[in-house]
Amino acid sequence: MPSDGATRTQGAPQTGRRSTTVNPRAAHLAMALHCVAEQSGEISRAGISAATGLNRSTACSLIEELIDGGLVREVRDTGTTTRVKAGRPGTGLGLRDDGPAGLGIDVNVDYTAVCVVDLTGKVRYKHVVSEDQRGQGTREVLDRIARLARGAQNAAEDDGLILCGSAVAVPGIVDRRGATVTLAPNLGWHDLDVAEVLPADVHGERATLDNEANFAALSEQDLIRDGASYLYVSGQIGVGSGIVLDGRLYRGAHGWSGEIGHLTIDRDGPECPCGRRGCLERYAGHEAILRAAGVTAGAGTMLGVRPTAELIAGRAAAGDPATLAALARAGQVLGFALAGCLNLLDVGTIVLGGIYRDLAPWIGPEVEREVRAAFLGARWAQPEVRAAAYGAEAPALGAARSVVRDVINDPMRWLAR
Amino acid sequence: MPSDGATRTQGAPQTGRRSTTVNPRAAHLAMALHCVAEQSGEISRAGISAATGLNRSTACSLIEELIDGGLVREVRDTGTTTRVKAGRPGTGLGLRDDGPAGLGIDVNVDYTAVCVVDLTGKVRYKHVVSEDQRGQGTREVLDRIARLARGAQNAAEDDGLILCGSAVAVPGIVDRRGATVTLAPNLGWHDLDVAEVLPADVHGERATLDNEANFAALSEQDLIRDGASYLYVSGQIGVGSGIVLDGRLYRGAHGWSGEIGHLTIDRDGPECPCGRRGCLERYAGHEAILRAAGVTAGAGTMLGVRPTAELIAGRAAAGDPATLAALARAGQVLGFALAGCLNLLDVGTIVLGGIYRDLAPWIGPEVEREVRAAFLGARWAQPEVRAAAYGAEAPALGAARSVVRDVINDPMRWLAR
DNA sequence: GAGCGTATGTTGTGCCCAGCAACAAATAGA
DNA sequence: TCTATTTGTTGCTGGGCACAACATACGCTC
Repeated sequence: MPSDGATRTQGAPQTGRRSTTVNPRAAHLAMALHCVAEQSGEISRAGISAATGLNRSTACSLIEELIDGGLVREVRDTGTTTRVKAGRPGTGLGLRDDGPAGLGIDVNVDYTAVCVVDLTGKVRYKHVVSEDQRGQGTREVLDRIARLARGAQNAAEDDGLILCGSAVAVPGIVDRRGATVTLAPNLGWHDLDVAEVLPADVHGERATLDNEANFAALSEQDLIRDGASYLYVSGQIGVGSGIVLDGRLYRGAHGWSGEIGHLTIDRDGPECPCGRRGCLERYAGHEAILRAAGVTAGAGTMLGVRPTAELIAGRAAAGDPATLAALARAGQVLGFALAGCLNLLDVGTIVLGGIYRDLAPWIGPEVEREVRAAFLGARWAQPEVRAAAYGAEAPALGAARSVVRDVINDPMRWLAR
Repeated sequence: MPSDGATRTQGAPQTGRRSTTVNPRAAHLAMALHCVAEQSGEISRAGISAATGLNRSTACSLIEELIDGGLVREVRDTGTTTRVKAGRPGTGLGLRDDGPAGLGIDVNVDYTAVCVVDLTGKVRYKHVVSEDQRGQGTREVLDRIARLARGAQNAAEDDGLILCGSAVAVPGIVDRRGATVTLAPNLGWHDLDVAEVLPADVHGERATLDNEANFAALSEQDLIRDGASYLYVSGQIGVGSGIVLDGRLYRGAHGWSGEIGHLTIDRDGPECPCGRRGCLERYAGHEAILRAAGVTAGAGTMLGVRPTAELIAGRAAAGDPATLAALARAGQVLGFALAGCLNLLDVGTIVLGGIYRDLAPWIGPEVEREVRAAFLGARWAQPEVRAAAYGAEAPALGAARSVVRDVINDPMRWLAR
């Protein structure tokens, strides 16, 4: 007998049950929850069985676990749907709107926004603080974020929700793991761990970070994973984009994907702060549009991005010739650049976000014309160009949704909390 | 008693065991096979257990199944590795080179190539027929493909291999499912089902189709899935590319991704058959290089792509000033275009394939300079520009490898044959 | 309204398969 | 030769899914 207790000859014991490798139960729970989310309130256990191919008894067991975990509930008052088929009617299943919720935070140059989204994708809390953070210290800004996060948490709890994670959108570059801010020039941040300042009880796990264009892109994606590919173009101070390919956000080898603002339009064009000439931003950035529309540069730089877009949109709606010409020109150049992206990526849809959303009535047709003229596949499939569903709130909303999506895609992590 | 036999109240019976949904056994078999492939001959059952986190008994069971299925074998003569540790030495496991193999076919304008690759990634058979197919009928070309495929199959069987699938690379556009050729202008094909002409006993399943640039891109990828992202640029008659993101080929919403040949370099540049002006192909396509180097256009059009590249490379190696200037110019323009792609996609590596591979000594440095000057992330990470490992054989090789990769990624499909 | 057909939700059973522990086997070192 | 150590193998256990049978709840018909 070498020592007391059992002789350990098998190496380190596995933690729990096959959590390190493949977990079919987790996958099945996710499948069932997806079905419920897709047709919330209109699907029964038997329907899930049919949709997933799992046995009815298995579907029943999965649903029981999801109900016990507070993610799903039976909805009995489905009086709206008239029964036509014979047989025992199924009990409708729907997502709970008093379960886990995601916290999204958008830190920008002149405002900070937070929002809370529940399982069904509904926005349950929203708060925006407009304040120029350029003159302030990093500590000060981080403290404000933490304060806003706590406020959102309190509001969510009062509403019966449980925050299960948080995500922060920043105007800058984030490392590939989504852990630290590599560089956010307009905030004066570099190599900053934003997640650590968020109160620990808000998230349980560390907050996820990403570029605001990436999170804004996710705000356009349905909560249920579909495999669509699209390019979300975000007009802000610069021009950025978020790339969603086959339903997944593509962040790039270093997390720097989507930098289209400095695509060269004309090698002999105007100089750009990046050191080169004729970059897209110099034609279709908000400042370029302002200047072309005849708004004085001095006023433009003091205005935030949002009011600028509204101002331009107002002038365009009033029929101001200079503004209309400026927007047409910006749309042409933007469309020219996007056509190249489209030939490379072959995404089916281009979504105009940021200031381009408000300006879409004037920019959109120009973009569409350019894109259709230059897209090589245009003979067989017309790419769609459309305005984003959300404006300034898109990054915060997308961030919050990404948290919720994580729960829907892997409910077992929530159940095992 | 309603009828004879058991009353079916559970809907359609499941086929086998959870094959329709999540199959952990299949995933574990793939994990084990991946481990064997990564360190063929140098890993034991215990090593697989350690690498995967699965229990040693489970690893043992998985390996037994893989050995019985003819994918893995024990290698006993590992006399090279000197044992240093105490304890019973493990029996080495390696991929069998007499098991399943993949057939790759490359149909091009002036040649057709087939190759057979075994599980270890080794090329076991290769055959190229040079013949200009432009004047020939579709039926004629398809018959030649079928004949070449049968020849490859016979050779493979004589070599102890079992073809388990085939893939066909075509110079054109393929539908998203990889089932039919939408358009291959140089072959005069459209909406053609190439797979159906291949003898049924060659593949068991239908052959997979894809663009030659896509398959060529896959020839650069290691057989073991790593998550690398790179852009494979293929210089042929036109300029195409294959995009590999996070280890997966991205084919686009319609399967048309990677069309960089018509990115606009100069809106006032020379006319292009595509109807626009100043496309990349007009500067860096093989014909443009020929013309700039002073080779007469008449001779150039009659030459195949491959001899052209060798001719140019020969002149460059001999120090011909016109040729060197032409290549430098082509490299600059190509690098300029690729820098834009890099800012959009943030792939870590650019691979120069097709004719660019042979011309890489002269084009590569120019491309690298342009890319580093224009890539926004260049301050933090230098993108790598390198020549492809394979030249003309890349598409056929990549196609064959894709078949083998499918087996390695899902060995259960092979085992259940 | 009773009976029948039909679809749903639930429960017990068997089986696959991964983890666990013990054991036989094979080596290095004392 | 003996011991320590690592490997490969073999019963055993338990989770979880398919399967089948049953209870339940409706529409439809007479």
